[in-house]
Amino acid sequence: MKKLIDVLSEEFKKAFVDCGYDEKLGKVTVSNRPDLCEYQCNGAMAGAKMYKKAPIMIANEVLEKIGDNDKFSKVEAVMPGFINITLSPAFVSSYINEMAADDKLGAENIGKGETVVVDYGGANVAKPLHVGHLRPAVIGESVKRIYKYMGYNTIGDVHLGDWGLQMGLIIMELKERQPDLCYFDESFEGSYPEEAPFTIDDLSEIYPAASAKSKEDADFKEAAQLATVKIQQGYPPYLALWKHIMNVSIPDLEKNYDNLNVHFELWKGESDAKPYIEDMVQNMIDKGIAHESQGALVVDIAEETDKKEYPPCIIKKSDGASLYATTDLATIVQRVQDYNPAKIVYFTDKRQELHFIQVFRVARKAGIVSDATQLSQIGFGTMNGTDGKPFKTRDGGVMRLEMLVQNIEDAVYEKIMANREVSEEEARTTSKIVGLAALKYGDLSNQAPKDYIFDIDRFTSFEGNTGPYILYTIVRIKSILEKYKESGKSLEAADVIGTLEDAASKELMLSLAKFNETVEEACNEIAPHKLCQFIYDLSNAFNHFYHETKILSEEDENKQLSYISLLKVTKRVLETCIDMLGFTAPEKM
RNA sequence: GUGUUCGUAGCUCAGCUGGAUAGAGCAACGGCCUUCUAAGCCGUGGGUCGGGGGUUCGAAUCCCUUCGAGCACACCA
Repeated sequence: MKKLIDVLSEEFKKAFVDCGYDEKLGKVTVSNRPDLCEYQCNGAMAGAKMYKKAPIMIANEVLEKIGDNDKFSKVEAVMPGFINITLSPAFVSSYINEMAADDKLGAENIGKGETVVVDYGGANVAKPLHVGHLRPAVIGESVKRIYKYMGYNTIGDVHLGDWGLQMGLIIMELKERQPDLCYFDESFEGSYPEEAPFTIDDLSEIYPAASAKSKEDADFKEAAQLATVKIQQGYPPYLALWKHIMNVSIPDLEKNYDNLNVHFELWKGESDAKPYIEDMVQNMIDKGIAHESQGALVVDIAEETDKKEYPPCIIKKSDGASLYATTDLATIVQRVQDYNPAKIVYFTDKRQELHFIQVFRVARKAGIVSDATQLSQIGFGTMNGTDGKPFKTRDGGVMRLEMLVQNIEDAVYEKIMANREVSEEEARTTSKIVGLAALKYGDLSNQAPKDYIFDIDRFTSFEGNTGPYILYTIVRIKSILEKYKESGKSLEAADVIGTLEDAASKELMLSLAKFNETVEEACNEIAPHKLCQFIYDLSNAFNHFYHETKILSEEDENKQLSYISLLKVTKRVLETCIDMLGFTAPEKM
């Protein structure tokens, strides 16, 4: 279904062409002066220079051609040459009706079944999820859902950090703490125990300790590096420990991601890239792309147009170990082979930008991906506390994601119990749903690449532009529709919106009409915050309508049917959007 | 040092492929519950869009410069 903005632009483009002007001047945009009009066209001013004519004259000529058109109730030219457009209520209703009749609510299938791999977990095994994992998970999940809605075949990959130095660090730390374990006995010949010699809580303490130690103790670091190489080479006792670490970590990660309503199609990790590494590296050597430098194997990635010098990408360390870039490249090999994706999108910290520039350039240079495959990275800013410094808990530690989710749920629970008369059980269920919405919306409504202030108080306050406000709007609609049904009337019968002349209805419909355009934009720009802005505007329009309009007590039956139909589309649009954002609405709140 | 991102109301942020009077939310203040959920609605105050220059009929938006902040810059991930 055509976007409203395009329908309008077509009318004006035709008129500009009929007057002998360039077609592109007919572009119509949403009005930035809602007090004057709903849409506007500024082409006359842009054309003034081209045709050496006063803009207002051009505007008037175009208006002449537009003439009487039942799409518009008013079109006027004002100084210096703006064309102000007001749509006719009948046309607006018909557009919304057409939208309601479409199962995609008017969104076009821009994905056409092409595959997009979304890489957005970034969790490391052996480390519990902390607040820093929130953004990639939440935004990645949302973007994946937006792609899916727009007709792409989507594959979300958690892409665990399970193959790097942190594994060696953990093993060495474990060796220091429990040297008697059979894994460290070189003469041990039996089979290794099924049970891991540690729990998830142990691991979450071991890793930071080991990481800190490696920064001070060069010998320890070297030992860990050696251990990492050994794992990668398949040294049995270390591999056995590695499996334990995986087995302990993954269920914990799954549980946490589940809690966030974040679900991955693939639970691959860096280790899964291993089978592809050798051939890939050999291929790069054969092609003469990779060469030895200071003992390491590197690929030069500098290009003539570069403004700065890019260091070469290291493929193999001088000790033969693979690194981040190696596994990322091999993962691309695997993804191309298995899915032939049109796009691969990475969600990571923005500090990794250079790394991805390197990886993408090597991937192109080595022919791992064709030019048709689009590679992009969305880098996140740092999450800061209210003091503007990187976020820490009160005691200076890293806050676990679990804890954060729990805090927010509790805050919502308190609020429900204080304001509403519901059972504790119901309040608990609702607070889970509302809390998640608060958390996710708070995150999604900010632009991804900027640093952002993480303020628990703000997340737990539910006024204004927040997830709970959106949910509240949906719940209000549900409540009216429920009451309408209880009065013995059929909801199914309400499926056409008649012409509604009042300002609040029109405002609501104009807001609804921007759905297809907004989703497409959010998809193309990988910008879920645009969807947040849209549903916030839509919710405002609805709440305004709600206060202006008596729905259940409306005596004119046709009018009431139109209202109910309008409510149904609004609810559908809002629910579709929050689904794309990755949360849901309760029945009551 | 080089590169890069950014600087918008007291706070948190939109707006940035140039358009009319720069928008929200929070905080402050004032109204609105015998009427479909007041987690709501309506209103008031608050800004030389970091500074300076330029391009343009027109700049928060594009270019240059300057100040300030974050981040990255070959064997971590």
